[in-house]
Amino acid sequence: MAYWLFKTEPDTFSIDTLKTLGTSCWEGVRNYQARNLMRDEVKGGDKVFIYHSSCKHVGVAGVATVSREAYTDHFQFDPESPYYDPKSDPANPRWIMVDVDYERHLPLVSLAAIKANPELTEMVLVKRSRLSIQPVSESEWHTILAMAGVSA
DNA sequence: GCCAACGTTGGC
DNA sequence: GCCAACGTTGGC
Repeated sequence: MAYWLFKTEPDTFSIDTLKTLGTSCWEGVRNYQARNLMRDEVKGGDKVFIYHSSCKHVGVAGVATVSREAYTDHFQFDPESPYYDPKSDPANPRWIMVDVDYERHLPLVSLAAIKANPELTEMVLVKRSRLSIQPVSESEWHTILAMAGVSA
């Protein structure tokens, strides 16, 4: 089982939205490196930090579990969708998504606190912040849970 | 295949 | 709203 961090803008989709839905697809990833991680490495049962970006309280806001592995993101073919990609060929879709199940909220672990923690200097979030789907190491995972005050 | 121009991300 | 970092596009 692997650990990940998925970014979302809470004004559009937040940990609260995911709790309400219970399960949701994670659509709209339009970056090749993030897509390749989702397509090749994100597996059912993997654990995911839900990270709130571009908002007042930036940071890790909750935990989800991967419930369905990569499948076609149909929003790429919908001209009404903000994720529409006219260059994607339906016979050979360019973009995929996964499904996640809500697991729990966390007391927010802020980006500032993550940056300030000497145990987390190697986190992708710290070193290369822009990637929207990121691997998280087991020790980083446990460090952040501990910062949230969660034992396991 | 290089690289300049341009677009997007995302913290502050 | 600014702007730095970085990804993508397209001419050559």
